[in-house]
Amino acid sequence: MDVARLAGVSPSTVSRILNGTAKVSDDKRLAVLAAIDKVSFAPNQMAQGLKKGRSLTIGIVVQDISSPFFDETLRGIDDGLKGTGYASVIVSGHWNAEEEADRVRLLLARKVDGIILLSGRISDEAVLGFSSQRPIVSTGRALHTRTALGFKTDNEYGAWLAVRHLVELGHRRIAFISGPTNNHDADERLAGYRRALAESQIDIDPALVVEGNYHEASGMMAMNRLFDTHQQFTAVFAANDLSAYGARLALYRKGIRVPDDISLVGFDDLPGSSYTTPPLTTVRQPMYDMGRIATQALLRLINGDTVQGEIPPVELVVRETTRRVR
Amino acid sequence: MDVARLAGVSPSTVSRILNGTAKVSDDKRLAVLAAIDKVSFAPNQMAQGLKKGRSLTIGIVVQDISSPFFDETLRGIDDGLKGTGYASVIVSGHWNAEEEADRVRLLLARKVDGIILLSGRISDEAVLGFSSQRPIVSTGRALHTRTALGFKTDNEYGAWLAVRHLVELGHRRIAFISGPTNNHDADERLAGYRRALAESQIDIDPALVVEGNYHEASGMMAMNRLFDTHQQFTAVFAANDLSAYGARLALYRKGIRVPDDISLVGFDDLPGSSYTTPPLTTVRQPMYDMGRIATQALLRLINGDTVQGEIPPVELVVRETTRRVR
DNA sequence: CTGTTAGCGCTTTCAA
DNA sequence: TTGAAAGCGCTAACAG
Repeated sequence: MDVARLAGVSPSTVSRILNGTAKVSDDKRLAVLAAIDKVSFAPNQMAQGLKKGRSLTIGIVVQDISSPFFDETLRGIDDGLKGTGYASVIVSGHWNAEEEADRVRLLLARKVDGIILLSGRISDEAVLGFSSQRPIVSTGRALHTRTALGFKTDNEYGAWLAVRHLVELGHRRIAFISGPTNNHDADERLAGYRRALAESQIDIDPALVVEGNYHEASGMMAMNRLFDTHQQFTAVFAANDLSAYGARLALYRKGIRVPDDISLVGFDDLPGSSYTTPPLTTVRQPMYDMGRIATQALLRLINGDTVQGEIPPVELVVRETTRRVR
Repeated sequence: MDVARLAGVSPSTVSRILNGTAKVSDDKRLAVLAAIDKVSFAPNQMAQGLKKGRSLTIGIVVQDISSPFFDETLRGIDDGLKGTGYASVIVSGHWNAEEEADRVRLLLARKVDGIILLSGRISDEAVLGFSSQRPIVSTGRALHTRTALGFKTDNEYGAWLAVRHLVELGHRRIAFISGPTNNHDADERLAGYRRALAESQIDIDPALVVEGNYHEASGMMAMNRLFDTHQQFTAVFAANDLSAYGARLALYRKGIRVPDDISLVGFDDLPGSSYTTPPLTTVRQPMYDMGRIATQALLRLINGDTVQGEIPPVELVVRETTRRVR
């Protein structure tokens, strides 16, 4: 080590000072510190990692690097990592199980100390399998082993909240723009929609539920399909905010006022949803908190500590796209 | 190496097969491949990195992990990295030069092979300094050395485009919601606004330019300040889309129609801007392309190849928030 | 074509 | 309190 020579000590001594591993006499400490400063030395993390068996890096798997849906969660993770010395490498599974599994293997090869999986598409079994190599915490699943932990938001309840809100405002013809089929969350939101209607003795009209894929364009098209088939309705519940944005635009194009003519509610409460025109009534998922909590949990798993998976519940945020039916 | 024993060969042979470094007899190759498969072996990247002196990792410095402003660029980077074997560590400077410099040092200690700096706050000198350790490409600066490259979007021209568009629609009282003071890009956009007005012989009314900070809330407040001071205007140009969103909401609250009563134009063309109500006229920055191009350039710098820093120009995207003044 | 050897930069016994 | 030596997992030079 360069610094060691410069300070006239052995590499071990430098290491001891860097890590506070053992007592070192003050004169040597000073000399070493001076040398470190002089060369502006920073230990090679790869070498450290190789030796210590930990990389001080965690892996994060998202599905789309450029989606507002993941932004808040990433911020939560970032904050959760603050001051821990950990950094994160972020990879994307692109909503595809195969690719996602590949990414996880890639992270494992990079010797990340743990993995956070956001909206993963791989099976629980796959997660459990990977978790034998490194601890994993994942959103959207119910898991709880010594090395794998899941956090689940209650989609069914959230959807129920949204629809009940509309029902309470007097709406009875409520359209639903769903998420993609074969998506677990989407199924649950549909179930919540159904239950809320059933509880209010409102018949479910299949013609009123139209499929989307969580993107803006699909919300717009879904809305247009509703119009094209001449459906009657006074409110629409979109399975997520993005498709609500699309629906909103379709409404605007038709000259239909929100909320005066039609009420609209979304799901997620993306950062942008307080600044739509008008601000969107939606179901809030605590994404930031999830990121933070997941991170803290992962760090505990990495240390072999016990954890528990509790996150704040979803809640209805009433803004300005819903009103009493007249 | 475990695999080596299992296949009855030396570690070097395994390495050679993994890296294609030399000819290996077919029988041994098969045996090794089988062994690799059996143990599902993946080389330890930290060890590889330590040995080879490259980590196959690049560092990305953004200013805010959860801003739509960086999302598209990150996607461009992600795509640019696709198939290269590189992964990226993303850190945030939080719009703060000190913190940003710290992050860069952290990345350097992690032995990233290169760094992409987005909207950095540190000085060009600092960038140049760091670039002696690892190549750096940065947005928002004009740099061109063997290890540092800058890409600059023409903010002045973009702003000029926006304002000229409004002028051509007959607007003469055009308010400007600026970016934060002491921000280079923001200054340039202000300059473009001024030049466009000056070229059209329109006097610049200082009361019509009000300061924002690029966030939605500031756009809203700026708008309100304009109203509170009873300014007369028929159009407003916001220095970025986010503040345009805020301005839009302020307008909505006052019951002022866009674009019928007031025209609005933004800057950036965030993904969400095609789905605002109505869709926002704005100046498009080619963020995705910048990410992609920056990545390709960085990879070349890492290889010691020569590069050139060319990105597509900004362009006006006319959507539905502007109309001819009546 | 293949094995042996050395070493990347660090930490951690083990002695002294 | 400190240094010498070994080794983390891999690759590259050197023999053979």
